[in-house]
Amino acid sequence: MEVTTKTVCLPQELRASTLYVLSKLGYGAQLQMMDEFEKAAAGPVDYSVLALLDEAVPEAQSTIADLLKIDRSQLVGLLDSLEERGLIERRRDPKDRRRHLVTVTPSGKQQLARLRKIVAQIEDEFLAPLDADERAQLHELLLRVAQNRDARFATATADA
Amino acid sequence: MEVTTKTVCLPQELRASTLYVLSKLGYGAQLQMMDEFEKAAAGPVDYSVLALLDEAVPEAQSTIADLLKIDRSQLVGLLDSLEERGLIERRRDPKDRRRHLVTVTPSGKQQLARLRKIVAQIEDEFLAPLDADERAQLHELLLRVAQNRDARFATATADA
DNA sequence: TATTGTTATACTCTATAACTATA
DNA sequence: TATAGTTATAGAGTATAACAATA
Repeated sequence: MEVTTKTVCLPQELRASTLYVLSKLGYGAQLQMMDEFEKAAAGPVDYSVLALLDEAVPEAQSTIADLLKIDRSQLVGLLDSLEERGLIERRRDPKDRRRHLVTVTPSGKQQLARLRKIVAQIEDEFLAPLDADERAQLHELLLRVAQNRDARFATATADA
Repeated sequence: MEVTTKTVCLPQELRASTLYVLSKLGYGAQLQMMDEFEKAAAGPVDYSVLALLDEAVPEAQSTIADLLKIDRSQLVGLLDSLEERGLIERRRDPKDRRRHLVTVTPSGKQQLARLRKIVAQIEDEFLAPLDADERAQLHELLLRVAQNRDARFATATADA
């Protein structure tokens, strides 16, 4: 057997590309979250759906879909799962009987608290090499880039 | 029609999560690169494979697969495509006839130059809201996180 | 006619495992 | 027996389009 200590790392060109590092890192973060969610018997979007419903008035499914960029037809099954586990409720909007208004249940709020802890722990491990200041810096930079690309990340302007 | 100016942005909780912003942003970066590559009639991994081969001595397919975290069986088709377009060459390693050594062709180097321009332009648009200092900061922070998670991002230590 | 939620279909990825030729 | 590359198969995931109820 030949000892091949050759190329053990990525080419300089890729390491030097912010876009490349960002995309790989983001994908890694996604995978790790999905993995931990699965271990906790939670669906891949449970956290974001519950977090959304926790902050807002009852939402129509189409609103949730648009906000989280999930296809409407796909969201149906995801909400079915959440509903079967008693974490959300669907009821018809009396003002427009085509709509289903979705709300979190008390049980859903408990689950959200659990998922928050999981996400916080992953994030802490993920950002381990950075101190508090650096984490804040990173977050600020990422958020500015995100806001520039996607209006959904815009800081809420007190409206109405 | 009712004017529903309600929730137009993501919940504060998700915007406040570095992990969430990073994962969405990284996925967005990935999609945009794939999209532009497709427009340029290039495969999704053409850039990374060519960049890798450009910096290194002829590589075995298994090395490429490990380095880019692509499954070996999946890499076959991707290399087939690159080879059919005359961008890379495969030849058997005389020292171990099981192996295929892969190299870039002159035509492949030209294509790499084209793809570099595309990636650079996407990156520039992507990081538009940041000035040069901030871009450098972001890159450094991301790279440190990446290096902590994945040895492939380690800075090359002059070896042999 | 347009829209909400839903279902069904087809298509693409991906992951796994089997196969060959070499070692 | 183990490994490099290849091929084949199955399962998951995704995108698209059709559908029923309501506006």
